Amino acid sequence: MTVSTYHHGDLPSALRAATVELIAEKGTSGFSLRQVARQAGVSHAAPAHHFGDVEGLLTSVAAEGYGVLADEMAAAIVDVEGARERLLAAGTAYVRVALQNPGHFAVMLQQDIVNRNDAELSAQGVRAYQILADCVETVRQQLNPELDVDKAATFCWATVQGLVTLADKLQTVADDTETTYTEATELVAPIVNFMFEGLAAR
Amino acid sequence: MTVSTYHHGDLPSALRAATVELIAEKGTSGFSLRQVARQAGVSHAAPAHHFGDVEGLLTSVAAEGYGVLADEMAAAIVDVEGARERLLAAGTAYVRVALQNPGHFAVMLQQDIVNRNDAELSAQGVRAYQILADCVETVRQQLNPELDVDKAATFCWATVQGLVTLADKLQTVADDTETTYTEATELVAPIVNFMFEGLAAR
DNA sequence: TGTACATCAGTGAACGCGCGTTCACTGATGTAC
DNA sequence: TGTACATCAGTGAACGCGCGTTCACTGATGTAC
Repeated sequence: MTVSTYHHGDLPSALRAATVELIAEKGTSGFSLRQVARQAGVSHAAPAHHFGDVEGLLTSVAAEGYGVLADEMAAAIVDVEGARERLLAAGTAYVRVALQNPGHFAVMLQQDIVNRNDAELSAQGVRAYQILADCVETVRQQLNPELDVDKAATFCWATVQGLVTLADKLQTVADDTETTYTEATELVAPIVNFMFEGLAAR
Repeated sequence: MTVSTYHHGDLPSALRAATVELIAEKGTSGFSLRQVARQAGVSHAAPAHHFGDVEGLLTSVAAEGYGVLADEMAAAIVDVEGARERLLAAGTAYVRVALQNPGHFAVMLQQDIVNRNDAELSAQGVRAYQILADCVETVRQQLNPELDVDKAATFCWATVQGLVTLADKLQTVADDTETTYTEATELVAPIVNFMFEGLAAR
């Protein structure tokens, strides 16, 4: 049996992988369909068959990123019952996933390069948000019945997302990924703790 | 006296203004020196005389943004003495400046398009950070002597910055700038309040 | 006060390049009979 | 089981376009004398 390479097998996935690799390396600025095709080892016209244009590809990458984020956060809080512990687990997972998937997050955060109205993208984003909101609901039940869950969840989302953005900035100084990862990771616990206390105060 | 237009007068400022206008409108993706030159009404080779390349121009825009941010935050907390009030004033100013200067903030947040080592950029960034840290120090003095000011300031920065990022996302749904502005503004007070309680808890 | 000259800011034509898109094609796969 | 055919995935040449950069230039300004 000869291995055929004419048909790729799963080119969409390969293109998403090439995309996050390129973007993690060089940022979103100079990104192009031709580059990603080269990276994936296919002709430059191939990506159009699956994603239409660059916005389609990046939207798919963003949706994938939110999906991974939701999965990892869900896995992190399963079987965790204390309000503080649930929030810490979810927050830590958020930051970890972001630091481990810089290509995905660069696309997720830059809103002008994706189709914001894409159904899959919205669905995965909402799924991730719901997990955080679920942790906040635990805080309301266990500690602070008067908590406005919507506002509190937005607060939590803002805090962890802001921490990720700042972690990128810290990288400027550190210039060593390992160090940055450690530094940001060390910041997560105290910062999520501030966050938790903010929600628990009544 | 004839008004000469050959020499612009202050082309660097005009180019920065054209830059934030273009980026607020279309995002950073397709931005080019030729576009900004057209917007400013000069020939396409003129910007190079002042900024060298696109990175130089955007770095200057980012530094200007941090400068405005620092100025506005400083103005907002002058003569305010209570810890809670100072934090609220600074946080509100941060979000207001960000929403009023979307072009500047888009550049400030996308780290891969500016020269991170630029002296002016670093200086203005540090200046803005210091003001927030100063508010946190007030909290430490008035309410919680054991507060780790560095970590707490990072927490605050992350929270307000995250809120700005999320405000952009809310805009997706609203699609009406005025509404978004109001919504995000209404969120600031409760969220800064959570933040404050987090710092005050001991 | 006037003249000469150096310096600086902005012009516009020219260049080569990588881009997205189009299109006729070819190779592989799946289905009907 | 074998054959014919439709469908789909990927190719590679060609196109026009906007880009950054270069370069000789021109117009305005400032300074020396």
